[in-house]
Amino acid sequence: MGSEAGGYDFDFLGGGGEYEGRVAEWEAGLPGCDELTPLSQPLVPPGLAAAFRIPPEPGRTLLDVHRASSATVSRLRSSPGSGSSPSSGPNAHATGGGGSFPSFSSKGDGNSAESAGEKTAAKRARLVWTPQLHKRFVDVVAHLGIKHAVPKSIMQLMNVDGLSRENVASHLQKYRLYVARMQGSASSDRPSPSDDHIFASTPVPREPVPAAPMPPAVYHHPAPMTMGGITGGGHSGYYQHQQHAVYNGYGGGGGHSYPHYHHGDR
DNA sequence: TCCTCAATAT
DNA sequence: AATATTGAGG
Repeated sequence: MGSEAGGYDFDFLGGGGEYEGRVAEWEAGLPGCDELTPLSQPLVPPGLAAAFRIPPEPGRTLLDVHRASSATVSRLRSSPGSGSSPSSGPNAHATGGGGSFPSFSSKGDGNSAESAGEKTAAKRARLVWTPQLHKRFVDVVAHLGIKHAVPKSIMQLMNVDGLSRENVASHLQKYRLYVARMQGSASSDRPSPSDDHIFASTPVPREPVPAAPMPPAVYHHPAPMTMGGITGGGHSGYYQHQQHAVYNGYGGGGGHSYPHYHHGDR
């Protein structure tokens, strides 16, 4: 259809392994998670905000931070020289940002498009909304406020590589239905037992003790960046970067999977 | 151009 | 079932 955007800067593939060195260098200088300001929490206490009628405008702040983060990352990965698609706008490189990678399940037999970061109308594998990814989504939506929580903004603030506006729009649509259903005829906060999903009142099952790093999400790429130091500690702030797949967010722990590529099997 | 929603497809 | 896609309407 549209020959528009499709601006997925998956230059990792083109660049090759040259990134690893750079990325490692970059990682070395990054602050730990604990040192980052947890943006998932309001900077102004709710009570205070309410008392002074502070209008909700966290988006600005988050965007600002995101931009800085994005700029840093894009600077680091602007080596392969080519790229430089003029794109359009200051935040155009957000797509190649240093966020986390969403989980996708691919169906190919290990051939064609999926293996490469297709830029030409190639179909993307289905996104898997892991609890971590969903939490990020919910966090962003919560901070944007009902008025500004639109697909584009959410997508930008989530800063997840490869996440499209459509992905977010689709998820948002469903999420809204869930929320509406819940506040609609719910005398008590008691979701249906069947709402055992990410949408459940307890979106991301709190792990009692974060023994293992909590990767936000995964993408099915040849892993241009593999890092291992950042642990998802208790709080999930925004700038987390990809680690390894395994999404095992469920209490009790035990099951951990891989960035599983679903090899078209069912 | 983007957003939202319902219906539909995979 | 979960996610994607489309299409209408704003």
